[in-house]
Amino acid sequence: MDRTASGRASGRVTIREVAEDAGVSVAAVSKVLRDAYGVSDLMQAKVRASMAKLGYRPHTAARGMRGQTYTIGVLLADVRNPFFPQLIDGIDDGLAGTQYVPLFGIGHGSTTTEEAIVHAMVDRRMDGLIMIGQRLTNAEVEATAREAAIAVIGHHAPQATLFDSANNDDERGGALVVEHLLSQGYKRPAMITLRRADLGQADVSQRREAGFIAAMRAAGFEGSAIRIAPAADDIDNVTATVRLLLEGPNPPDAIFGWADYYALEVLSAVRSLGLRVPEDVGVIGYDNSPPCAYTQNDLTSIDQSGREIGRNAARLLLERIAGRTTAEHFVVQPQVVARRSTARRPD
Amino acid sequence: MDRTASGRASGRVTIREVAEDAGVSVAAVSKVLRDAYGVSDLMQAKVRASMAKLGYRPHTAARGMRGQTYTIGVLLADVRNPFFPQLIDGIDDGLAGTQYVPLFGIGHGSTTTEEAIVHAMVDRRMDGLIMIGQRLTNAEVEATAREAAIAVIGHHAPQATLFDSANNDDERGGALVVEHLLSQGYKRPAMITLRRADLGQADVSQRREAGFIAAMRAAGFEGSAIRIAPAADDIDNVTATVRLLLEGPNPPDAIFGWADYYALEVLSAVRSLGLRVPEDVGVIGYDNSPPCAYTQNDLTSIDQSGREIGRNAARLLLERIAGRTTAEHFVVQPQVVARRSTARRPD
DNA sequence: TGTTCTACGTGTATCGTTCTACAGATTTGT
DNA sequence: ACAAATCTGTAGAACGATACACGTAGAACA
Repeated sequence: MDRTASGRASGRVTIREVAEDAGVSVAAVSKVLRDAYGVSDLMQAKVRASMAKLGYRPHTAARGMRGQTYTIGVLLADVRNPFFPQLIDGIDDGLAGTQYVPLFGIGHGSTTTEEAIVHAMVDRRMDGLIMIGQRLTNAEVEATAREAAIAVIGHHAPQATLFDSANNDDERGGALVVEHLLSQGYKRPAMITLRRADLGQADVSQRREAGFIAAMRAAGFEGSAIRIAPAADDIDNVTATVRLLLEGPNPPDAIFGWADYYALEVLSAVRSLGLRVPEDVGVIGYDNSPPCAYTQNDLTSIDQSGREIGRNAARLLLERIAGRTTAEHFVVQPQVVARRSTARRPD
Repeated sequence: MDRTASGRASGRVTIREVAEDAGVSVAAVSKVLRDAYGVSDLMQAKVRASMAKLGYRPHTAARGMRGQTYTIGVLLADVRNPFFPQLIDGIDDGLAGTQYVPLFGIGHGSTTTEEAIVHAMVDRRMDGLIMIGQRLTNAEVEATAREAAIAVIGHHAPQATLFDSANNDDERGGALVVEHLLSQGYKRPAMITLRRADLGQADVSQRREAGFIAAMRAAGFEGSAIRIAPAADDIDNVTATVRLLLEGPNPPDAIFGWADYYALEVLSAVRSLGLRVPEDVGVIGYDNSPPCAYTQNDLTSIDQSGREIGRNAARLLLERIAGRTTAEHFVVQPQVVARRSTARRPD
């Protein structure tokens, strides 16, 4: 629209114009921008004044050509999981006060889509990636880690060296579930878990299963008395699985949905069968996401301090971008948040 | 790590190397990349083969220096609203088969954050922006529209010429609510609406209010019999507002939560007061988002075909990027989806 | 006084694309 | 058969930052 002072035809103010206005070199302005070494207070002030006056904002694509883009890519495995917002809040906390901006890609639970998003982020020269609940294997994550700094959330890789991770202790969480259910007087707990591409030990749901199984064993359960039912990642399948469990022989008297968004569907399925929660069947989730607190759900859950996890993932990523090359793996301890859905003994 | 054929030290394949490998000029490869004019089938094939062979992926930052970035920025006003995923699915539909990648920014309900995100997207040379439920004024959106193509969702601006929009007819939807409640035998409907920065006619909640009021008038209600209670955008405030309504004089026998995520909180609040839904109080939401279908919610809602809206927003944006300069405003008609939460007469 | 540091600034090649201008080859029209 | 038009492909200058390699001035030291 309008021409700039230097006569170019462009709506945008460039570093050159700032330099002209401040009466310094382009390189000097660049230094101020990056708080690089070798800038006097006087120059700092002059340049900042010119930037403010002209309304200068650096052109990120141009920065990306040689330096950083100050962009963090966040891969969100899916956008319907009510737990993720807490993590995002934490990431925002961790990035607050820095120049870094988080931009999100949404995976919709598909590995192909996740790969495409990761590529898109790398192609856009993002300085670092945070992956939340992704379905990529360790090898795939490591391949990407060679192109950008990476921190993963909801993926256990304690031995990984090329990237960092932030998690809660899912194995402990799975055990907490059993302990809580038994302490409430439930006799036959079952777990509904996620069936997805085999991620092995890295998989959050498998860690929870492991903890569940170990605690059941410790309590004296054995063999087929330890029931773990896999359900695909969609609501109809969860409902069908619950029905199968409850209408089959020797039905469970409590069901652990591996994550809240599963447990909320379990709740729905149980009630649609005309059974009462918590009297006939106890239901417990994992994540302690906001819907748990609604009166109509009143769902007992395991809190994993999502905000704390998000904050630490961001911190670790920034450290790695700053140059750390050794890996760090943050783990927080989960806690039971008891609500009515498992209150068999009136409280 | 490894050196490329042309001897540079970089892990990335560049357009230059593709050109060398295919035995054509750099410009030719660029043309293939953009399906630009003047490329023979033979060359097309040669170049594509080399790209595949070398695993070439264009460097988006570099593209952004002169041309497009093939990136669509999506501003998500908040990530907790269970309706938005439908819109996102629609956007994905609309972008499928194109080179465009959607990247999301999350506003957390703050105008300042939204502005920062929009700036970040423009600075990153994104080709177009889709804004979902944003709180920016028409003037602010128009200012941005001079720097990038824009389509808004959940923001009514039928007279805007600088940007496109996709919406459902919220005024009609507000009227549908009243018609449905009265037809179910409710006598004193009230609405809980969102109180936020004054966006005037553009605001979705205000359009729904307008429809609600008009339909109430048409049904013979007047003055203080038309109750609209504003609540701030957080759960405690919604609960307090519901309590005020139901424990005050002349309590309503049905409550319309302006959006599902409010209505779910209304449901929670009503039940926490020991009242039965739908017998004592009917509850109705807006959006027909997935949680409505859970047995424990069984929430009547107004469906606004979110996927369709998202798809059209993407379509309009792509058209605008391709050069259209006149505005288009897509509107779809809403529909009642009746569930138990308003089933006063047994069905 | 001369030498060596250190702090501060500058000049400019460079990143990987796109795009304009144009040249050569081929086809079309008469 | 010759000019005009069309089609393919090329060369090389941008785009707006960063970062390297320097230059310079003043301070510190002997």
